[in-house]
Amino acid sequence: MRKKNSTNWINEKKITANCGMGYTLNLIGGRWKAGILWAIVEKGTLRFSEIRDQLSGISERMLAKQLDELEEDELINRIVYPEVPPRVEYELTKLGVSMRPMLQQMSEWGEMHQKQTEEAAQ
Amino acid sequence: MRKKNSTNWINEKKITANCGMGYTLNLIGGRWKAGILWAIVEKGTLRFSEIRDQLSGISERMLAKQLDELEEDELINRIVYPEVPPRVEYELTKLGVSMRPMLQQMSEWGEMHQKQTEEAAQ
DNA sequence: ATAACTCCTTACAATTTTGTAAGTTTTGGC
DNA sequence: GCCAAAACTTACAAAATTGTAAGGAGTTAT
Repeated sequence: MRKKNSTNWINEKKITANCGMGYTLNLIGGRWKAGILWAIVEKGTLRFSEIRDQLSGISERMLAKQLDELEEDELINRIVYPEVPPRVEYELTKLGVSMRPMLQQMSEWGEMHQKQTEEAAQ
Repeated sequence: MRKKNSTNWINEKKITANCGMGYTLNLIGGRWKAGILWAIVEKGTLRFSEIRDQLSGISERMLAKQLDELEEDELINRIVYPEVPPRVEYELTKLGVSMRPMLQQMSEWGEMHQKQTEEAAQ
């Protein structure tokens, strides 16, 4: 998957290591993670299929991957109910919860700027 | 460059359009932008070469590209001094400045979590 | 016996991002 | 004339991310 000797990888490490923002972006960057996190923040707990249906456009492969990474980074917990058919729920960890104000500010800034840009475009 | 009919592109648009956070991440995401912005925030104004030297690892091609995009998104201003050899300075726009608290929070959260993770790893 | 359900996996392909190396431009100093 | 300086461009290549399509496991409903 990832080549640990590519400049690409080295640069990522460097940035993640000495810049708080780089670190943050590494965790929540990419196309889907912010949305997933945001959905879970709002509802408290969500099943795989619920997230999939909420983020229109995401494929199951992508969702599974993103969830894996978020779990790996300890931002969410994965709770498996041994039922058939299976049920799996995702919730924020303590660390995930601690992101909430930051996520909110990012979301709000985005909405504000978005609105301004739309107005300016008219 | 970008295929406007790829699912990839459509998904990006979708997310950017209906989620403030997606919008925000679209502007400051990626490997370099946050660092560039942060450097400019700290110093007020920076030359191309100063940014290049500050972000160890970035190539000139990457820096030029990122600066282009940041300018396009109206987060920074590009000021050209018609001298030889040329001098170009970059500063935040009003919009760029408005990101400051958000960037700060992202940076702080990152530093905090980073520290915690390091401690936990020992 | 077959289908259905949920939450994934796998193999593969397309797209996008990132990086490398080498120019280019303009003018002034040697 | 030749080189240097700063800020890019260009052509190319590597790597990473994202997407498509299909399958699988294990039980219960039909």
